Amino acid sequence: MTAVKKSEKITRPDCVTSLSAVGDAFYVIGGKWKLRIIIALSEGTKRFNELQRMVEGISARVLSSELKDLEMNGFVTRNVHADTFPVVVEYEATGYADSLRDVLKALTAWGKMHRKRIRKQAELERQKTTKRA
Amino acid sequence: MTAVKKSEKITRPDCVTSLSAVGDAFYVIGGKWKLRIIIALSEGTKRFNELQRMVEGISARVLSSELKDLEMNGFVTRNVHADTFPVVVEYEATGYADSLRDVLKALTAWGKMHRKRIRKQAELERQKTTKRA
DNA sequence: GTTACTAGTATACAAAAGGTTAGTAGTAAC
DNA sequence: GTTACTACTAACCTTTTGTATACTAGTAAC
Repeated sequence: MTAVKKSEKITRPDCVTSLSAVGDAFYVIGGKWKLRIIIALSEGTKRFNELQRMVEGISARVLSSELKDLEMNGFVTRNVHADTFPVVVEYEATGYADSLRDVLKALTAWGKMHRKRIRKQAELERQKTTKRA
Repeated sequence: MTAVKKSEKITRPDCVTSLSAVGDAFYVIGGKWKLRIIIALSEGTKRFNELQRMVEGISARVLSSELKDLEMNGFVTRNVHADTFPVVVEYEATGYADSLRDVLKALTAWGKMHRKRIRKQAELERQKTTKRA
């Protein structure tokens, strides 16, 4: 099992600060899709349909409204190439989106760890059930 | 303005991994309240009403259902002191909740930074408006 | 001429999340 | 005896989020 240092307690003022800071953060990047769209764009600029294919499960309507939010909050820019053939629109992550790097790194690492743990638990469940049967 | 390194691009496989890892993470700790409850408990054990006072804006109904979720997923334990007066219930963060430390640190730091940025923007807006008037 | 691709929007509806209000039992302070 | 505290829960309502389908215009492959 992964070694986890046992709870060093946090002071009350730190806790209150953290509460409101995380509240502020979730106000703009909370929700099911925003961070995932930012991750998809961290690989490079993408067109609307490319994004929709990459971010699994998102509908055009939701992607469209999420992109508007992200643009409004300065995480994404929308570039229209009107000169080209069908009219191509490219979405690009801004420098401000890059400021989320540490958050994304931590969240990605935790997500990987969590998935492993869940798999291990499911494994144990399966073994118990098999023995019982 | 805070210096932010301009987008080092991320490789496609990293991006796909990150997308699903963050998806997994948000499946259990996404939503408006879960991380905030965990932060409140990182300061030490808390009773139900204490938690509700600390996590501003949460209703009893939502706090109750969030705590059940968190307990089910191993982030929180529920300790009932049946011997005492009104029957006190204490909630405690587990070691698994502690594994979120880096996520919370990154998110807290980003939230603080973001709030500063927003305040700066509002300031500029205000100045422009004053000049116009 | 039918189909498909571009990047969406409109409409209608369903589901999920969250908020509001009121109420439970038991004690104890005013 | 009324109020308040303990830790919730039920019922109901609103808001947010998401789904499905159809549609736009312009081109180009079949």
